[in-house]
Amino acid sequence: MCGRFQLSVKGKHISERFNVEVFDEMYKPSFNCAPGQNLPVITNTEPGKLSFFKWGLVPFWAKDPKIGNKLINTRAETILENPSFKAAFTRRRCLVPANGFFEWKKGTKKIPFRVLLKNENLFAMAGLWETWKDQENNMLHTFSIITTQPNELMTPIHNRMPVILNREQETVWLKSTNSDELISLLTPFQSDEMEVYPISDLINSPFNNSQSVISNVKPDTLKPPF
DNA sequence: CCAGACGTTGTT
DNA sequence: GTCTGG
DNA sequence: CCAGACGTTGTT
DNA sequence: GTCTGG
Repeated sequence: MCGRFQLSVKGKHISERFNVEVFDEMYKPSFNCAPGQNLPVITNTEPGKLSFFKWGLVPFWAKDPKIGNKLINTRAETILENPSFKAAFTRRRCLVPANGFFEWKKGTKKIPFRVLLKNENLFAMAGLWETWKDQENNMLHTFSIITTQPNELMTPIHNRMPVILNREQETVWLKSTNSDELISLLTPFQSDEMEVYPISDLINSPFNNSQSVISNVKPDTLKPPF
């Protein structure tokens, strides 16, 4: 799955890479982006700017916004069958910019890993967004990250991974209205363009947010199967 | 027809 | 809102 | 995802 | 164990 990620670059880089307007008073780099936080996304309806939405999708018909705590991810395989996601898939898609994401490998001890592109570039995860209104009509904007099967690199660590789009796919994801074409984007990213390394437990607490949370704890064991 | 659910992950 | 179950 | 809380009553 | 908050 994807329950934590990293977006620790300067606003200028996001602006250049995704061709969006970034307001520096809104954007703060983070080594530890966690569910429940307001985080930057690029929406299909306003693709020229960064929007700040809360991670954890609240469907517009929900009675209780707490459901968002559970909907931080959306399974690609069932996205069209799910009442919670169908409408958003059709009309409200977004990109979630990141320069790393984190997964925990289960074992006798739970070990966190950082996953990134080999070239250390920014990338975009595929997401859905929603607008929910409370009784006073106050709006709440939320999003969810789409997950798919793991690629070869991820398989030793976890049974899911976020959908990462390449540059051409990013445009399609925001602009297409063809369901088949959109669905065809939701596949595992190329393993040979990615890398992974183990990090310390510092990542576990969402309150830790410094460079140290992404420090490699075992420099000699960069390659799977560890 | 109405009522009630609507999710992912991992683990057992 | 939309689907499933009764 | 992980961390941390998880309750009621009445009184201050 | 299960839910909420970050």
